[in-house]
Amino acid sequence: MNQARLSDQAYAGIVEIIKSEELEVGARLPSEARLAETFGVSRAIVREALVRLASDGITEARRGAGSFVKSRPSERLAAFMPMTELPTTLGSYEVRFVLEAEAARLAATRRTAQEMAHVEDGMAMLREALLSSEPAHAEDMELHRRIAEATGNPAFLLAFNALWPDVEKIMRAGVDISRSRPPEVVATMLREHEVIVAAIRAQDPEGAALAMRWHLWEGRRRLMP
Amino acid sequence: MNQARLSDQAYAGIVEIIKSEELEVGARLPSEARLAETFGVSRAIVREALVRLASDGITEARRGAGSFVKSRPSERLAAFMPMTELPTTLGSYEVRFVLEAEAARLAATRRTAQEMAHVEDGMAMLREALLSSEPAHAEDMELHRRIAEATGNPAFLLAFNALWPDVEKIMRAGVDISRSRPPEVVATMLREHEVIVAAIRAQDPEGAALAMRWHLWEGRRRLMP
DNA sequence: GGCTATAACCTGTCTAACAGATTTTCGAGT
DNA sequence: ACTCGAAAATCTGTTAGACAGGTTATAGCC
Repeated sequence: MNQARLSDQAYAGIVEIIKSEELEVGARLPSEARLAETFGVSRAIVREALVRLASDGITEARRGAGSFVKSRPSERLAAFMPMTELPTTLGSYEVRFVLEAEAARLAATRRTAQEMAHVEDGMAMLREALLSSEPAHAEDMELHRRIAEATGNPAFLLAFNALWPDVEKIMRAGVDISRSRPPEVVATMLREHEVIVAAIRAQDPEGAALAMRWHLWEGRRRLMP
Repeated sequence: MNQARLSDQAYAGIVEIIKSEELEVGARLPSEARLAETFGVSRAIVREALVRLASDGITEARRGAGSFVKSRPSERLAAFMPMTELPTTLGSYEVRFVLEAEAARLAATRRTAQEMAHVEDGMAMLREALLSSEPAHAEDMELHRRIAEATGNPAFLLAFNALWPDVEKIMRAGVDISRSRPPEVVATMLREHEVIVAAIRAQDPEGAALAMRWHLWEGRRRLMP
C-alpha cells in the first residue's frame, strides 16, 4: 500500500485552515515557516502542498509577500474529482456526472418560470417521500427528469431515459445492501437536492453544475464507500 | 510583473521531455536528480514541478521507484465554447458536446490496444467513404460509436444509441439542403476526425476531448452557419 | 500628520544529508 | 543452465540550515 505522503496531509491541513478560520478570498495564509511548524513538517513539504493548492486554483503565491486565498476550497474541490478513478461497474454514474451537470447548468440559464415551478414541485415531492423514510427512488428520478426538462432541450431527456433503468437498478441494489438509512444520510441527500434546486432558482449556472456533480459524487460514495 | 519561477520552467521542461522523447503512458521519467542536473536547478525545484504535473494528472510518483507518465500532456488551449448559444433545434448536438467529449477523454485514458485497432478500422472506413464522395453518415456514426466503446463503459453506448436517430435525421436534413459538398469541406471533416483518433492513439485525454468538442462545434456550424 | 529609511518578515532557491522503498545485480546452490 | 535470495545500487520522501532578493511594517524625523 502506498503510504500517505506528508505533503498530502499538509494539503488537507491547509484546506482545513482556510475553511475553519473562514479565510476570505484575498486573505493571507500563515507563512510557510509557520505552517511547517504547525504541521510538524519541513518547509519543503509545505511548499509542495502550496504548489498543488495553487495548481488547483485555491491559493496564489506572491513572491516575498505570502500565499493568498484565491477561491474557497469548499466551492472548488468538487470540480476536481477525478472521474478516471470511477469503477466502471458504476458506469452510468460516470455518464450522469457529465450529462446531468450540463443539464443543471443549462437549466439554470434557460429555465422558464413554469419549468421552475415544475422543478420546485418535484423537490417538494422528494422531500415528503424522504422524510417519511420511504425508498423515494421514483421521486428522486422524477426531480432529475424535471431538471433535464428545464433545459428546454428534449435531447437531454432522450439520453436520461436510456440511462435510468440502469441507475434505478444500482440504487435499488444499494438500498438492499444497507437496508436502513440513518436519518443524517437522509438529511444529507435532501440538502444536496435543495442546493441544486436553489442554484437553478437563482439562475447560477456554475453553482448548479457544481452542486449536481457534488450530489452525484456523494451518491456514488454512498453506494460504494 | 511576477518574474517567472524556476519551477515553472522545470514544469515546461519536463512536459517537453515527455513530448519530444515520445514517452509512452507508463514510461518512467528520468530521476529527480537527473532532471535537476538537466535543467540546472535543485532537486527541490524539480519536486515542486513534479507535484504540479501529478496534480494535473500527467505524471504519477511511486515512492522509491520513480515518476511515471500517466497521460500525455496536450497543448492547454482550453478553448471554451459557450454551449449556451446553441439553438435548441440542434439540441442533440448540445448533448453530444458534453457526452462525446467525455467519451473521447476516457477513451484516451483507458483504451486497450484492441479497442484502438477497432477505432482505427472505423477511421479507415470513414476515410474511404468520404473520399469517394458518398454521404458517409453511417461510417461517421460507426466511428463515434467505436470511440464510445473504447471507454470500456457501456453506459456511454446506451446514451449514444438514444441520441443517434436524432443526429442522423439532422445530418440527412443538412445534406439535403446543401446537396453538394465542396472538397475542402470533406477534407476538413476528415482532418477533424483524424485529430480525434490521433489524440486517443497518443493517450492524450485533454487533447481528445478538445478535438471532439472542436469537431462537434464545427459540425454544428456546417449544418447551421 | 505625512514621509522616508530601515528593520522584520517572507518567498524562492540551494546544498547536503539520511531513511526507507524498489529495482538491479550477482553469486550460491541445485 | 536455471532458480532463488541477498546484497548493492537507485530512487523518492523528507529534514535542516542557509542566503538572496522582494514586500510589508515600524520607527523616527520633519
